[in-house]
Amino acid sequence: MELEKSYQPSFYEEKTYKKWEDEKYYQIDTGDGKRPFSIVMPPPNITGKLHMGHALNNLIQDILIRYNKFQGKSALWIPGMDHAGIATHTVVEKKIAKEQGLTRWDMGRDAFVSEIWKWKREYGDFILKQLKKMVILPDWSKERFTLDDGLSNAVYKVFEELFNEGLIYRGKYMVNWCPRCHTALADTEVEHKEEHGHLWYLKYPLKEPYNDIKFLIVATTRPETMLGDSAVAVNPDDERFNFLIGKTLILPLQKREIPIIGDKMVDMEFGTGAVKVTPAHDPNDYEMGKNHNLPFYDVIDDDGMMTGDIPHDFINLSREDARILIVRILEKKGYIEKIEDYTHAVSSCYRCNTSLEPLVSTQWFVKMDKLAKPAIEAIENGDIKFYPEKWKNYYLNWMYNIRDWCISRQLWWGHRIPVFYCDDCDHQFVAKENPGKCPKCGSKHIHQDEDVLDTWFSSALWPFSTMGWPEKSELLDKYYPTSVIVTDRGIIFNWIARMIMMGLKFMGKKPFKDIYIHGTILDEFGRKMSKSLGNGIDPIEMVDRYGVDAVRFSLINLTTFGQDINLSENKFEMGRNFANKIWNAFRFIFLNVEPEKEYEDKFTLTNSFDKWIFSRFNDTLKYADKKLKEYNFNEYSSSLYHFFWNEFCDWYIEATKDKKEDLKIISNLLYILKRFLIYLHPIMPVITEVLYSKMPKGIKKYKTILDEKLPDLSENDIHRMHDNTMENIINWITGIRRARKDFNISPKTQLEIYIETEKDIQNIMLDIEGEINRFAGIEKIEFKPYTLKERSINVIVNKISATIPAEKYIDIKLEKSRLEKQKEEIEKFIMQNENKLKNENFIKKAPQEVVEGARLKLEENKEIFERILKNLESLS
RNA sequence: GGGCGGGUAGUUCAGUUGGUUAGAACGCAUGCCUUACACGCAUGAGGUCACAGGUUCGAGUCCUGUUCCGCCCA
Repeated sequence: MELEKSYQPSFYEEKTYKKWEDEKYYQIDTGDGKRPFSIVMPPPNITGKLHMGHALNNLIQDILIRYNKFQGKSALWIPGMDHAGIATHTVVEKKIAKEQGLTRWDMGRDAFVSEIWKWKREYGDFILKQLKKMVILPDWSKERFTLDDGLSNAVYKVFEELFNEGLIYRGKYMVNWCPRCHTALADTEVEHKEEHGHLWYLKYPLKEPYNDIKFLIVATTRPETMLGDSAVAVNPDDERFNFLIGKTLILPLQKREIPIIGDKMVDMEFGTGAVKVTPAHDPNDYEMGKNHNLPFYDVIDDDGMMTGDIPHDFINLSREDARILIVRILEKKGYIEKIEDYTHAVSSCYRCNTSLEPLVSTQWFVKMDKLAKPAIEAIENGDIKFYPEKWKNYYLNWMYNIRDWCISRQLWWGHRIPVFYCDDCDHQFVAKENPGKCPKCGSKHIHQDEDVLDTWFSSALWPFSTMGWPEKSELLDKYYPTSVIVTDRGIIFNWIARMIMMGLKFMGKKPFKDIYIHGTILDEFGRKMSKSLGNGIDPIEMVDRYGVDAVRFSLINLTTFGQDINLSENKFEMGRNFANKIWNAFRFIFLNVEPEKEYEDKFTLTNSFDKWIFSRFNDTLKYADKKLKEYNFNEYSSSLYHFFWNEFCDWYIEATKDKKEDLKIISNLLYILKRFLIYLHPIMPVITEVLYSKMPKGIKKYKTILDEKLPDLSENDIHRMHDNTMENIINWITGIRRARKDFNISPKTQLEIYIETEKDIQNIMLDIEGEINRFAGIEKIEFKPYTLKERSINVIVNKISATIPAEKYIDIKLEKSRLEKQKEEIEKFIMQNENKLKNENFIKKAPQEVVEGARLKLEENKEIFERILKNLESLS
């Protein structure tokens, strides 16, 4: 059979994926009687492009799914997408502003929402296409969207129950407000950034000077909020100021009288130790305002503009402009003591980056303490496990200090809050649809809450809402709880924590057993990939350039357990080269394979090379198995890589080259190839499927590799002693090649070699004499000491000592220095080990096998040392 | 300010519960188009394991401190 000279991924990828899709190989059969394994896909949102992080995330899940199918499990992977309230709002608002010059309010709620649905259809499809480019195989027949009827039903049900239990409440509190998105945000949706700003020291005059004190100086990073000040606070323990508590100050611009209050919350180290209090526009001041019954002055509105009972000049100025103007006026009037440079944390919207404004507004909240308790226990007692474990504390710390969750958003895209209000009797009630009249007073004047729920509210239900809850379903019975959730650390609070809480609350069972947190993909300098830096690497472009298997292999090979990944484009060459290597190994072997012939699917141990490769193969697969179960994906991939390239291709295939037509050898090669393909398939699905399909009869059992099972390794024994000897022989062959190179002996020159070694080694060497001769370019091996007078080259590796009569090649000086160098190294080693073995403590305290090992090693090296001395002598 | 992660070859990273003479890939050097593969083959060079102490018979690995980088929380 003939294959192309190099692997051309683009020729096979689409075809192969189409085959899987057309035959619906992805679809699970709930009634198959197999053990379940299940994953729900973290739903990508519909705003745009798939990035490298998505690629890695889905790739890991795909590997787990394919691997578990090979283990004979019923492996369900539910895909889907997220409506992403704020994010989608942002992109669609930008789009209509650009294309039509309209805001969402110009457009109106219904028109705007239908505009987003249009976007969803277009970009949802786009993302689907990109996911499919990664050739992942979730069960597409089970695809869900967070705004589907079924999922909306789940959202309603959860809201209703939490509301009835009093765990959802509405109230006026300070929230993080995004003036651009025009909505409240939950604490987890706030980003904190260090920003260089200033600290302004403002003088607030006392109404009546106290002794010599005419002013109190307060430091602030936000002078514009002074218009909303209702007090100045000092720490009651602060002897510089505490005697002023109860006195009155005059706010310079409005001439408003405000009190000086004492509060332990005040940090004496900050600024002057006296702080202005703006209860309506700062979270700390909000608390203080409540505790001291201070008036709340709203001076910044929903749009981030100045408002309220403030001097006329400031009305409708932006926060930024108001600051400039206030500072200018205060400076002019001498109310500014000084201005310092100051670095402080600024909070911004995680979707649009706008600076947030703390505002007091009426919002819906979920009470968290009761929900959090079992979710804390589940992690504490190990019922749910984090991989890597370090995230356990990260999660717990947040959960121990959890605050109530603000779930209302002033948006139009999402699940509308199912609460109705009666305009006549003020009754407030939960209903799925508008009942037409107030259930209490019968009035027809009722209206629904305008707001929608936080997107994460619906995402929190994802593990069971996607399986049909609140209806009963086969899926829930069989596949809930899911086996593992795979995600990035960025959404442990937003998503993981909430899924655990909701799962425990509504299913009475944890949503997943394991949480695997993979690393974040960074650029080659360790920076986050971002649009603004332009340092993103597009996975789709990489797939087009290197092939999907190459991208998958490279990514997974770089994914060390939970560590971040510094990625650059050339990393994908490794995967491409490996794919090509596999391709060519097959190509070579298939030269002697007839597709229609019945080969035996059997490995025959004929000589030592067979024994060695068989043992190495089984060793490798066992190791790979173990590593995958520990979520050590790179160990899985690199052990397969190393085996295939450095052992199978470099030595075994080479060893079989003179027996290419031997049926037993062909069977041996096919035996390893087939099992290797199955093991590699989860990582490199396309090339393995293509090559599997080319396998001859008798070897290939199914139409697709997907129907294969992992081979049973339990009965294959491993010959460790034999392996070690083979490794010594291989190292010795390398030694001969090195000597050849050192003395500039052409690879074509056939050498005559005298060998002294142990009987066991000699037997194995005799067993594979032909191969050794070919590998090392030897004409004849004599197993006896070299006694001729001729000058010789010496190659001593472990217990194999070789002498090559080489009068015509030898350069005495060179051979001398070679031996001297080796002698020095061994001398050093012998010294170290002798000292070690002289040390009584070492003998006493080290484990027996370590001491024994050191002794053996010492003996061996002493022998080598003696031999080198002898050889050096003969040279002089 | 608190917490977490990291500093190992020129570069990107592995390194299992402490135990032989610290590994890989890429890059580099030398020689090869050896009838599977130049996306390849053969051979090699390259490391004070961030720094300073400590525990131990033995430390890249454990402990303490210092320093630099990254992330998260306040």
